[in-house]
Amino acid sequence: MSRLDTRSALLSEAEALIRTMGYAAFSYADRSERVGIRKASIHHHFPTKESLGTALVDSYLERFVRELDELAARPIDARAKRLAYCDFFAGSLRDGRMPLCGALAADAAFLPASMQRRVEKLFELHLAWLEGIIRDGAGKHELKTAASAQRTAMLLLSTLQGASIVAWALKDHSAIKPTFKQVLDSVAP
Amino acid sequence: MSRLDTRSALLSEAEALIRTMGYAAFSYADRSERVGIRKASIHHHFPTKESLGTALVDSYLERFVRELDELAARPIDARAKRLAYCDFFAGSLRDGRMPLCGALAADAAFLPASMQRRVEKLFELHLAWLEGIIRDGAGKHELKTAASAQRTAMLLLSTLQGASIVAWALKDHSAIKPTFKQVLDSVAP
DNA sequence: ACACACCTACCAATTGGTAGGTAGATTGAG
DNA sequence: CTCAATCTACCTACCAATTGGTAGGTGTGT
Repeated sequence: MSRLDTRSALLSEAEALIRTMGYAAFSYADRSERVGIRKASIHHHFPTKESLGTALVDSYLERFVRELDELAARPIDARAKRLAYCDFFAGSLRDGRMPLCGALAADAAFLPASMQRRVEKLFELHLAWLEGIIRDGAGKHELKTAASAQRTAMLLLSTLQGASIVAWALKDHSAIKPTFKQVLDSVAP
Repeated sequence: MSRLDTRSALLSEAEALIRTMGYAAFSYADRSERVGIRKASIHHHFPTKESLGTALVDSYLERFVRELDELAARPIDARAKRLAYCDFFAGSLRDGRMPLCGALAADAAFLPASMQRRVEKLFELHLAWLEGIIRDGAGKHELKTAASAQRTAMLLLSTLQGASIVAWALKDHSAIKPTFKQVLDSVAP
């Protein structure tokens, strides 16, 4: 297999493992088996576990930035944009996966420093995007909030993040969209 | 040391480990060192790791039920009760701990079935309490919600849970209380 | 005498990681 | 074009450390 194929297969298997079983289950043995490669060969692509972890978050970050940019550019109003954003969370749960940031955040203290920084970045990206959408929507009079765009972004992110976790633990993701719609309508209609 | 002393020391150390480092870091070696007992002696009190885990959640559940009952019985209005409830989360973060349910929920798929069930119970307890407070408050005209008490309870729990996780990952817990106040005022004033 | 709390000394399995080798593709000099 | 040199992707066979757990003993209080 070509270098890039194996590399990205390793990354996507690692991501799947982290998002279904948590960072703890993210072990070399599990991955090698799924990718069809010997455990030791993983080191050919990623010298250490940490390097695989950071590469994983980096590639996720890059992908996610692109998706958020595309979403922000779409010719729909602020409410529709936020509902589409909500679908990132609802969709991944539907596929049996935690949102990556949530899966990593819980084990944050356990992660190497290089990964902790990236997890922070991931959250800051979410917050900045939401804040931008809210500010923009308020400018166009598509919505109005009592609190600042910053605070409201924090609230929306928290609710989605929490709804994902509760849904994950209760193995019932039917509540996540109504919950988000409710907070959206109440807080930033 | 008496049986009960050692037992509860083991439980509280285990709880501290889970809530600071996640379930992954919850190992026999760490605990024995902190409690001042040899690793093997832990098995005298808890035959398996799973039995320690379930005992831990059980004791937490029991304690938490009592605290919530006391809080519900206090002669304050629904808003004050919910703010006090919020302090469970804010307070534990201030002490450098995740809420137990959040710490366990992320690794839920990785946990033994007996623990998964208890984590579900923990969330259901939260939801039932909040729902009761909201229903009661609505009956006394202390608050009014657009959505059902059940939905609103889900929303409040999600927001708190998520705010805890975001705060934990960003190592900044200053936002959790304003976030909760904001959602409270908007959704169930 | 006996139960209790705890000990030392093990165990197999698994963790992330290393050393060194091999088969096949790519390259470059004659 | 040829043939050796090098690079590539992967392999087997290890390693020390750590995991949860067991067997059997020791001292102390009742």
